[in-house]
Amino acid sequence: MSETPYRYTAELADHIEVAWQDRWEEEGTFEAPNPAGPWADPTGVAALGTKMIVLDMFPYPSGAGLHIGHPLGYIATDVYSRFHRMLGKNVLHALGYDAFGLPAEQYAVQTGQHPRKTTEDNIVIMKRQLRRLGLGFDNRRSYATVDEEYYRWTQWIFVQIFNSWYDVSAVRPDGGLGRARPIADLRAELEAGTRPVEGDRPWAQLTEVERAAVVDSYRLAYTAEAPVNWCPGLGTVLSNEEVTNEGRSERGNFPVYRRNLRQWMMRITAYADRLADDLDRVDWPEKVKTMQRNWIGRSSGARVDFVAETALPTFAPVVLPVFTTRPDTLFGATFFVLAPEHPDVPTLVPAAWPEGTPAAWTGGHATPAAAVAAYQRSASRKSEVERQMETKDKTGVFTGGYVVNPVNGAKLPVFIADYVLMGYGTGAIMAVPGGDQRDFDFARQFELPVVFTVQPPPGHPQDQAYAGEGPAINSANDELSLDGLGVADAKAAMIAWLEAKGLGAGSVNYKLRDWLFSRQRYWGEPFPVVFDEDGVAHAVPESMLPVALPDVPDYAPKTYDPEDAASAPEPPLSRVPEWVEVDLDLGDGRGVRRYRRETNTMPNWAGSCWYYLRYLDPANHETFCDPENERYWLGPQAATVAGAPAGVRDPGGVDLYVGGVEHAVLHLLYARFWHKVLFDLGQVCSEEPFRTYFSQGYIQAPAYTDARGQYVEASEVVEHPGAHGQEPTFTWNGEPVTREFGKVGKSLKNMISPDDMYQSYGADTLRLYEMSMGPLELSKPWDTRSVVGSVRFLQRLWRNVVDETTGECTVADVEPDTATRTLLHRTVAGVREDYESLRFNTAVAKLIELNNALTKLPAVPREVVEPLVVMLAPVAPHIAEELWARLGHEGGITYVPFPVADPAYLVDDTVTCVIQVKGKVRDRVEVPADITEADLRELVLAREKVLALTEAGVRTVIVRPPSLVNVVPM
RNA sequence: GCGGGUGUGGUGGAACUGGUAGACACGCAGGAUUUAGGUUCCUGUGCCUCGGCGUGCGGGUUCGAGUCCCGCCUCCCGCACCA
Repeated sequence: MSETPYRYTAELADHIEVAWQDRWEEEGTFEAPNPAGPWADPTGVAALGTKMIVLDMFPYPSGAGLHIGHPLGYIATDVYSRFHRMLGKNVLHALGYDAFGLPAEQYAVQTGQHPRKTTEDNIVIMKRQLRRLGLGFDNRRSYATVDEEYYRWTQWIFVQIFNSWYDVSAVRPDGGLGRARPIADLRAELEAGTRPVEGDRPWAQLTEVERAAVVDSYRLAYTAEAPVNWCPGLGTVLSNEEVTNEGRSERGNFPVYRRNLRQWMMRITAYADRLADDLDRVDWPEKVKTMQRNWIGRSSGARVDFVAETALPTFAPVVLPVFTTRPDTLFGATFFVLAPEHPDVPTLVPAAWPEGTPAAWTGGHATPAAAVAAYQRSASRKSEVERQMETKDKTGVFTGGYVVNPVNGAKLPVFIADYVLMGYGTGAIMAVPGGDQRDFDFARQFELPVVFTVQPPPGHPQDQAYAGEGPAINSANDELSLDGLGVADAKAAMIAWLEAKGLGAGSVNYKLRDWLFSRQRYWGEPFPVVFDEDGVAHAVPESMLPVALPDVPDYAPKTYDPEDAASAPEPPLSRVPEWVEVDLDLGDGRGVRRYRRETNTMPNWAGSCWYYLRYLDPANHETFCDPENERYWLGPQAATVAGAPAGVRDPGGVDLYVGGVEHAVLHLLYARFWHKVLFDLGQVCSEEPFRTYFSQGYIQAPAYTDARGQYVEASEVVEHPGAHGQEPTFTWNGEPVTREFGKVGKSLKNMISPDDMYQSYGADTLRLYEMSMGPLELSKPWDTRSVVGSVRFLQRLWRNVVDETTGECTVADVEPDTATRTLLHRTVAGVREDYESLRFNTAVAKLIELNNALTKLPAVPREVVEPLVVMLAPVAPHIAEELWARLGHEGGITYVPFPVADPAYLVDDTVTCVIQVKGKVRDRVEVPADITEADLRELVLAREKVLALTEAGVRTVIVRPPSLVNVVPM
């Protein structure tokens, strides 16, 4: 038997922690009352203060288990949530599982088990690991995206989107233009003729199939035959967001090819403006806002129509519109470029080269057709990487055709070149070498004329375009003169002229493309869509949801040689004919008919697009979320976030969302889009899902490489301290190895599991260490050795309350001295502020200081240690609960009010005044806090050290009572 | 190339609106307790020649600069022929 059986050891911590975790679970400590829905508890809501919803990024239940980096964000949100419970708020903090998707399916294929089995097993493991960390989630609100009751509503939301269209002229509640409306409204307008049908035949003359096609072309979820990212190595298509700049899949790093395939698309582009504008109303890191703005890529300018001199006989002239951000430079357009894949290229190509075509323009080919074909072939063979390698060298070839510059009638030669991208703007540009460096480079290559339309400043280099500010030159025709105008005025004048002449219009262009929403995968939500004999898509009626994912004999996708660009996707669901072919009565009056189910599945982003809404009302079987619950938890707040423009309305949304920056574009953009559609349809009253978003840093861990550059098992590496001031060295099996820092995981062989940490130290120590490593937003290196600092603190605190030998509470009911009491109140004030602003590292430092001060006292005063325990509770809840109980309190610490500082103690009676001479600290003196400027000045000037340093006399004295005096000698 | 961030002891990091640089912790050194060990306790610890020097580098503003201004550099992240 040890002499100190009540010592705070790992064993004792384990015992305490598990006991409190059991009690929290039994008592439902973290269950937050809802105002409405199946759990309606208005009394419970009224008993608490304001609401606070805290959100973590939706985790994927990995088969490898957690490492110490995973819980960082969860611990931070748990500390924040627990702090706010102590402020009396109704705090909702829940965690579910994003269990559909590619990684789950790949893991299942690897292990030869059904993905449902592997994901469910993984969830059990992850839940156990998270529970052991003492995370205070409302466990009633947990679910997984693979639950039928959850994806039923994912499908339901899809149906809402499918049954909507974007009316650009509809007025929103905020007065803006454009919102989603039910497709039934559109059909009524088309039938009534108040909305004309595109094309030459009116609605009444169309067949039902044709009418369906018209309506489908408006839907927010639609199928389209479009160039998509086909990834043979994964056997599926991918969204633009899932393809890297190198033209490979983000997952797996397989080559991705552009293929024309019929796929489901989401009309996210309809929301481009709102997605960009509404970033002003949320409190997010500027970096993430910038990333989203760049991805949306809004730029304003003008559309200008160029008429082609076509080679082929046509009835109507071929019009080639371009998008330009610099319509003011139109007079400087000296040539015209199309993307190699531009569909109008063939209409421009004549049988023979025009008279006087320079040899350099022909690419050495005898005819334009041959030159164009050859260039198109070589361009299509080039990968994205190769295209980027040669950004400086412009290539291209003359088509033999011309267009007319609408401002001056000039005949501009038309080239095709791969520096013009089919995917942006119209795939055609007017080339202004005087104002655009890329055009300038091309012009030099092909000896094309350069006209400056903005006066460059003196000394502007001859071999460069000028894109800056300046007066317009060379820009006049009979009706219009821009000469002398600044760039902004010239743009406006040109746009006005183009619009008046019907040659173009001001316009806004976006980089954002519609969202490719279907995957040829098994492990995803089935689309709630069936096709009739005519191939027309119908939404499955609500009463038939969910469309359950059937069991299939083989859930592995058909993958191909990663380089086999000509292969075609084959969805696993298409191998289950008895599921695909169904007889249904859709309730549309057509009776029972034979339908074919959609065999694609949704991407894994679907489930994470609305999961935060389901936390609000997870047991609701009538709707995805009771509107009253949504209004309570997410509704717009009275005050806008800091930095929002004056006069805007608060968008609402979760009060704090913490997560890594890797989802800055994908998930955060998709979820915002769905939320805005639901807002337009009146399903939610908040306009944004995430009002405040905090981007956390990562925990990095040391990894070691041997002489061959191979990673070695980090836990087996021995450190040898360096000589004074020298770097330490490391060996593995006696061989020297090199240390680096990188992400934790199998690939770097530096896995550190939270299980090991709480076995060696306890969960409270792990939580405390992770919170005190540094600012949450920074990436920090893990150092297992440093963890002892955190456990020592908890041990010192424990000893301040509990006798290690007898287990008795040693706290004394004595008056603390003034210094201790002052320190307490300062700590309270500081820790409150730190918790509020997520500065957990400095909060912990302040708690350690207070505890260290108590250690030095002959007896620990209850009046000080009790608030210390309460303040520690958010970070180290188990030890705080235990000490709180040992201090004689019942009922748990979770809802004990957070201490409030007495302002009287925040001001000292006496202050250490710093005495500087010429800005350097030379002396210090204790002075009354309320000392007057004159008294302080007199006191300081009489100090011995000051007199010694100011023998030549005093020039000035700066007095900042009571803390600082600076004497400037002659 | 464009945009954003970062740079402080041997290490992770503190420092509110310009006002005692290095809180807190690791490590290290010395000591204590212990048969021993350390996940124990105490003390010390920015650097160098007691007077100085010190917040990436060079200037500037100020009585006073890690903090403000100008010019560079480093590393990290994002975007990248976006018309």
